[in-house]
Amino acid sequence: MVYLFTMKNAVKPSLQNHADIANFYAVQLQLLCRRHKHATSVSALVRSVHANMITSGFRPRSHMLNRLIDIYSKYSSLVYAKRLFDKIPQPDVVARTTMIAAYSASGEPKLARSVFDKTPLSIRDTVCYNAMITAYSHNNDGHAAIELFLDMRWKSFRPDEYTYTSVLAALALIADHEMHCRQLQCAVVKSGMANFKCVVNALISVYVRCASSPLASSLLLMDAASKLFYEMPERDDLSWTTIITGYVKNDDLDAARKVFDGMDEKLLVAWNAMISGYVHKGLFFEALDMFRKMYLAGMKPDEFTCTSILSACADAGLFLLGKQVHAYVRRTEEEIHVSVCNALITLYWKCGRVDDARKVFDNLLFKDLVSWNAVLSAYVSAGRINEAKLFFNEMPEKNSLAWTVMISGLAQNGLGEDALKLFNQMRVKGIELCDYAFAGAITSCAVLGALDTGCQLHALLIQRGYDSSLSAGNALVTFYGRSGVIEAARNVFLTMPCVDLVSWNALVAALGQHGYGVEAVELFEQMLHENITPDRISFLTVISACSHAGLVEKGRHYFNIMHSVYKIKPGEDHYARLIDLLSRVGRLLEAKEVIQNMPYKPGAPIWEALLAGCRTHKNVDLGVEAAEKLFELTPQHDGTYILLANTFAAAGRWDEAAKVRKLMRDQGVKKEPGCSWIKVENTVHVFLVGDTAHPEIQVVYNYLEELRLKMRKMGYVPDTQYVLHDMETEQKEYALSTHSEKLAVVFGILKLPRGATIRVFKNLRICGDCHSALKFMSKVEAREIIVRDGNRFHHFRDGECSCGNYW
DNA sequence: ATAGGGTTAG
Repeated sequence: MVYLFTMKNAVKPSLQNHADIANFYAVQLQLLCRRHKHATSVSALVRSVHANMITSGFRPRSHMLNRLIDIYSKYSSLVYAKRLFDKIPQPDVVARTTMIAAYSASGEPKLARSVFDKTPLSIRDTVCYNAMITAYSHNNDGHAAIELFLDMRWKSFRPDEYTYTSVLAALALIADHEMHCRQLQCAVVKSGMANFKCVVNALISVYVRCASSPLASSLLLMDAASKLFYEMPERDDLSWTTIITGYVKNDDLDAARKVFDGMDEKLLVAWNAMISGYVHKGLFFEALDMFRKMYLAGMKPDEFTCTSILSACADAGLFLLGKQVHAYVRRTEEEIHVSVCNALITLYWKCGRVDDARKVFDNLLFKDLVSWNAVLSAYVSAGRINEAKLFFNEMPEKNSLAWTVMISGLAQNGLGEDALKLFNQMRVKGIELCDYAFAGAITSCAVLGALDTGCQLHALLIQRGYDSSLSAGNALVTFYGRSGVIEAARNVFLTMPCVDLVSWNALVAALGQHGYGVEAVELFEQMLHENITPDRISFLTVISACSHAGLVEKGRHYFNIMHSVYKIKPGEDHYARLIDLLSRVGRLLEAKEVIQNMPYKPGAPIWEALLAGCRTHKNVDLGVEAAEKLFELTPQHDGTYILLANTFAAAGRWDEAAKVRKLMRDQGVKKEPGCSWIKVENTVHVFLVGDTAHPEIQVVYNYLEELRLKMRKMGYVPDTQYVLHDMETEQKEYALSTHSEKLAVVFGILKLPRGATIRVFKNLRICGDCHSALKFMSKVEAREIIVRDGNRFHHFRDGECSCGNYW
């Protein structure tokens, strides 16, 4: 508005001829673009300047029109650019070329091409061809760019250095082999274009791009690129930044640093590239050191610097420093750039201040997609899933990233079914399914125990060519692991082109959870042997694998080396695993001793592990002590009651067991002796857990009868047979998948001995929505059946039936 | 040419 005002005053007497007025407007526009960084505000201001031209009777000629088209397209007002262009009665080649560039900048190569095609051959020139070739290469269509280049040659237009530059940019998209680069270099030299800096720069970036292709040798190609760079007679800013960012992108920060240190006048872009390189590699303190050096060198940090530094603060948990940067930006900039605000949002939520993050968002005048996605992630990561859902629905536009965040957020918060529904919607709506979206959907299947759906997703993943994706691969390893299909998990792991710590941890967990303790330990050792540094999760995983397999000494060893060798301070969760390890084999007093000497105040998981051990090993006294602690520590007492009752029962002290049960009933806890069932074809497998020898087991039989009647009433299973699996607690424990078919199959094969305990893990879909505490079958209150028929689900719960369809 | 939003392991 300020501009309009000054203009009204200024336009009047002194400016009379067209050229002066045009010049005045040109200056205004130029100023405007320089002053404002927000696309939306620029476009609004340009529109007002433009309106002012028209109302004041000024008729812009072709040069000004082109300038306006150009500005509109650069500041996301393609519609205005097009409207202007359409009003020109017979646009000349310059106007057309501007419009081609406008469409190109807006990501519309097809529209650009239609303008190009309507341009008669007689008026076409090299610049026009260049614009169209650039349109293709900027929009990632290397092949089309090259085709047009050939067409241009065929029609005898003379390519210039800019043509070569954009063709090389197009080739950079395609080249994935060293030979491509060498051949291109020859072609460039032959054409005599090797004297142009811009062409050589483009050639260097072909090498750089090619170096990051998995098929090529990065080291070799970066060497060639740097040779080209150093052999240039003189280098411009772009040459320096291309080579430095090339090294940064190819993860060779030392080499990048060497080139950087050799710069006499260090460019802001180069500083930024180095800083962002360090941040991406997780070397936050190096990044901050660079930032300090840059500051001391008198450089003024721009929005790129600030976003990188804020992102470093967010990931390194340096909240105070981040706040200082915030204060600095607020002090020095009149208008904080949207990307800086986005980084701020992330800083706030990663430091646990979701509401402050939201405040930054609410204060943002011009929000972009990234801003919305950042807040969405904030809600999701804080587990505030309802707010996330609302926010997701409020979003003015969503890209595939927003969908992905929402899908994995739902999956992580136990809403696997909703997550899959969302993934399906994504497919139906034709939104691009990236590998992260697949990872989220596969995780949902892991949570649900939906083996079939997961397998279908795996097939789809291969079909889409995402099977080399790290995140999707990791999700698959976990999914197959949780579903108990160990071989598949292993196969995915082995065929992944590259694996990381997450992959190793996932496979170790898969083995450990399903009773392959020895194999899990072997795999862990292999991982150490390959010089992969384990983290706290690796130790949690391997110690629990040892615990399930009864490898007590191994488990203790890992607990010890975690701190002595790997400098990881054992957390309370690690202690809980250690207690579990000891209690499971009956070394209860040792466990007690660890509890007494540990540096934490023992929490519920610790006492729970001890109590479970007491139950198995019939140690009533210690069990009572643990139960008392649990009553103090937890609001929900049902699990503790059951464990305690079973501890008494295991020791044959039925009366006391009955007393606990009575107490439990009196307090309104509805838990009968454990009974869960799974229907497979015409057989219902009923698992009885707990003190099945106790006279109270009659309750279970009564319940069964009730169930039989209920099912018959629904007309669902007239010819069902019941198989009772009696599972009195004993020492042996089998880790099983929760996937119903799988569970039954394993059951059949293993022929579980009388007295085996079934342990069911996290993904308890078969048991239904029985809250989150479904860790042990003895705690499970299953009142639900899922019958799967192809892709359809019939879901019976408390006498009600619902159907689901995933695909 | 540089920046900001994502995923997977217990």
